[in-house]
Amino acid sequence: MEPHILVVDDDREIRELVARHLKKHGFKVDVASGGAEMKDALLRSRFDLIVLDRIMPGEDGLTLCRNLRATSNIPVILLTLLGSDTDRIVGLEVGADDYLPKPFNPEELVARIRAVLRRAQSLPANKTANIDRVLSFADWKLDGQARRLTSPNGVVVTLTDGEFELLRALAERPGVILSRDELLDLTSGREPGLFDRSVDMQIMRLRRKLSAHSDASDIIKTIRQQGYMFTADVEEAEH
Amino acid sequence: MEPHILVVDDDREIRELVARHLKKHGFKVDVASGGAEMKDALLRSRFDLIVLDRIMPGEDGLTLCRNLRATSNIPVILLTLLGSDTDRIVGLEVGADDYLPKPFNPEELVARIRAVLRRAQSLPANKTANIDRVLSFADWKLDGQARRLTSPNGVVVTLTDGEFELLRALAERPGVILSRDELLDLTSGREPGLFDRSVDMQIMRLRRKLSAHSDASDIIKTIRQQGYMFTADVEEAEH
DNA sequence: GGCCATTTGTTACACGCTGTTACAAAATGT
DNA sequence: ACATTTTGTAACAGCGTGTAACAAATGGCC
Repeated sequence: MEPHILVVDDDREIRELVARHLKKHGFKVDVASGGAEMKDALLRSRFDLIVLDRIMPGEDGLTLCRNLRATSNIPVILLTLLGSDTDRIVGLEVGADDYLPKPFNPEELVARIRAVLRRAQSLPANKTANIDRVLSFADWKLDGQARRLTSPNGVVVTLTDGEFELLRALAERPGVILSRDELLDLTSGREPGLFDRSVDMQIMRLRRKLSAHSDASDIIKTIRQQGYMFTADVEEAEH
Repeated sequence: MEPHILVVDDDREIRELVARHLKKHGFKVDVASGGAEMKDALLRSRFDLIVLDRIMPGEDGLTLCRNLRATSNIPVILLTLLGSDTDRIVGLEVGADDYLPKPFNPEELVARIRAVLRRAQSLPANKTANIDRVLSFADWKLDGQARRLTSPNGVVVTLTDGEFELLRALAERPGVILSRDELLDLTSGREPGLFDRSVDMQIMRLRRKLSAHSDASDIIKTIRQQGYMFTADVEEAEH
């Protein structure tokens, strides 16, 4: 599957230019104009890499990069306006995987993206998602490494792979309304068919298994016309 | 332990300068003047990173880098004399983890080394390093040197070569989903046939032997449409 | 080389997971 | 209340995976 890349830059022209160029080279590209849009995009899709402008009004690229590193290991390439040595050093120290001084050769950006992706592929954790962890909600426990769901009274509920991916996608984003298309992308990466009800189907099967072991079938809420939402509070837990 | 770095450059002055500077920053440093010395050093020590001059008489830095990539995944930083775009691109495409145009600020070299090392730490162990390790998981022990598997209650389980290679490939990458093609490549290096089920077969035989001596048959999980994943926690152990 | 034992890959089939289709139930607008 | 749209649910079909039986490859051993 083609790598999915998020381009974050306040300059609309650069954004579009970079996006077009990357698409031409076979990447799937989304854009964001700043920190807020970036965070939203991260909630709704899984990205393989982020191209981040170092200097932006409001939240700075460096700050965004540092925050990113706290919760995930998505590779980041920084675009820095100045080519000064100190600037580069700060960029790397803040956790960026690479940087590129503006103005840059678009071909080199592609080469660097490829290089970073090649390395990132062998990373232990999930490519884009956060490091595998154990999530707990309403006395349930979902173990990301063992791919196991444990009910409030300690029973291990066997989930199929599809059900597991769906539950994880939801539980990692409590309080966020996710459309069926977004859920499909997050769970399988598949493009939706015209009358695709597969997500509904999996939601139903998941709810059935959840409500069989506790009476909290409304953990996953249906928002009509929009999608589904995970309503329970989620915490990271220990094994 | 301090990172061990190999500096390869034909210019004695640069070599010593860089070596001194890196030592001052707490690295353990060896030097080599060319391809021959580099290969010798690699046989005798384990390095965490190699700083490689792109242009050298005799074997070129690029060639050395490509050869390195064939047998190990030690991180490489290329020093290029020219700052031309094409030169940089070639460097990255050949498998270098980063490059630095000469003349460079020694502080920036240190920053880049730190950045590359930080990433490399989360990588699965170097190909050169995993030869003689003993891995332990769920009270099992897998001796990489003796190629022997010991069950939780001390029984030595005889594995065929294929089973051993497969189990090692998995156990070295806990929590990582490995596709059948990747597993085939890791274990035998063979190209997959069109309807190749050989990995499935080996997985089954491996599971059978594992579950015959403990009831943890789900150590190797199937992820439908994607491959297999080793779910147990793995630690390096002594014999 | 030929013969045996062992390992490894192929084929065939059963089973379970997943998406599709069809229809019922619920929600929404008039 | 009615029509329309959206979601829940059941039944079914397609397909990927587990498993067994068999064939091919490999490696001693004489």
